[in-house]
Amino acid sequence: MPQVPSTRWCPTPEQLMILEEMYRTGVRTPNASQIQQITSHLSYYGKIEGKNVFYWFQNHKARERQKLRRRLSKQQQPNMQPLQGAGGLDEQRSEGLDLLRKLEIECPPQGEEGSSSTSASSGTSLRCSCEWMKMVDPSFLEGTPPCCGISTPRTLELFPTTSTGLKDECSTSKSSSCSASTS
Amino acid sequence: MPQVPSTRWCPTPEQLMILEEMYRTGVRTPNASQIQQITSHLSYYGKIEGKNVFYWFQNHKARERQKLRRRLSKQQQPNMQPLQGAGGLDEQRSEGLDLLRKLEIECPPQGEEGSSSTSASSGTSLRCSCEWMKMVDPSFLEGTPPCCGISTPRTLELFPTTSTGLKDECSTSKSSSCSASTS
DNA sequence: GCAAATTAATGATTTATTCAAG
DNA sequence: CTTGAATAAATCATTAATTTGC
Repeated sequence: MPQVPSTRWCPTPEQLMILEEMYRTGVRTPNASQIQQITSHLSYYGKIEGKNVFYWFQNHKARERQKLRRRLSKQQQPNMQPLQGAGGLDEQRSEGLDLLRKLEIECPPQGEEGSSSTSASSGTSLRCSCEWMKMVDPSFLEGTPPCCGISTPRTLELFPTTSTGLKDECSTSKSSSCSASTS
Repeated sequence: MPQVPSTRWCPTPEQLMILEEMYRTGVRTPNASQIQQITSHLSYYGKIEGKNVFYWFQNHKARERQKLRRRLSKQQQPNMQPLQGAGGLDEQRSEGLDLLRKLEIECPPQGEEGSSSTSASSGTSLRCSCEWMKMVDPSFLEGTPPCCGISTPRTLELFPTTSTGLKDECSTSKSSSCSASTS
């Protein structure tokens, strides 16, 4: 008797499909509200919590990366053998990583709706998409009714990125000024 | 005028003192309920959120460790110079880590009150102190009134580890059945 | 054909590294 | 330079595939 309800989340095929499609579309590190949305949408297809979505993206990203890394590491030095961890492959690795970095950039962060023409490509990575913590709210994490009246059609067009009211996050209530005074 | 409420938490001396004392006592990775307790207690001395406590322990642990690592790395090879990242110090590093591991074990996890004699030292690390996520609840994270009427005496004896009712967590009510008709 | 035993995938947690405010 | 905050990498642990012997 499966009295033990199993300890971990087990994505349904639909959920997995959607997640993968989202990843392919470019979603990599969804922020709080995004995770919230994703979770509620996916909860239509089965039990799921916010942290599952969060973890999934973390893991998938990491593993895609490492898979890729492996590939081009081998491609570059097919005769390299892993025995004797002499640790001389730093150069290699570095190169690979750099390349990876580039590939990552190829699919830029989520839809920048506004994308004001001032393409400030001057850098300043500015991560700050991190406040998913807020999202991890037991109130809906535990609850998550199996189907929250979502009328998502079968075709599910990957949630139109309509700003649901929450704008850029990155400045919710915490840092009121990311001005970053250089020095 | 400090219109901008400052972007990050700024521990008061008292808070810091308490945290350090707790660390010294052996607290390293407090779980949800512990963090909750700590937070509310510390909130008496100034504004603080659960995540601050969480991060503080993370960082403090990591930095103590790396400080220590540095120390004994230098002690062992005082003539080693950091220039030229030739990457030959893997051995060293590994050793250092191992030693660190040991030191960690020296001050075992928080008071195991019961400590039933069946000291199942047979292993199976069983981490699972992780469900801090539950804890990160906006309801008290954001709120956190500057002083929640706590009558904590000055002496504050580092919160008696009275099990507040929540026992092991680790198996709340998550996934019930991964039936998932395979195909 | 089927279950116990192994192996491969992958969800979940911890640790190390990095970024940037003060 | 210190350190709070955030992310990426490494690791652990459990579930699903699969192999194997019957």
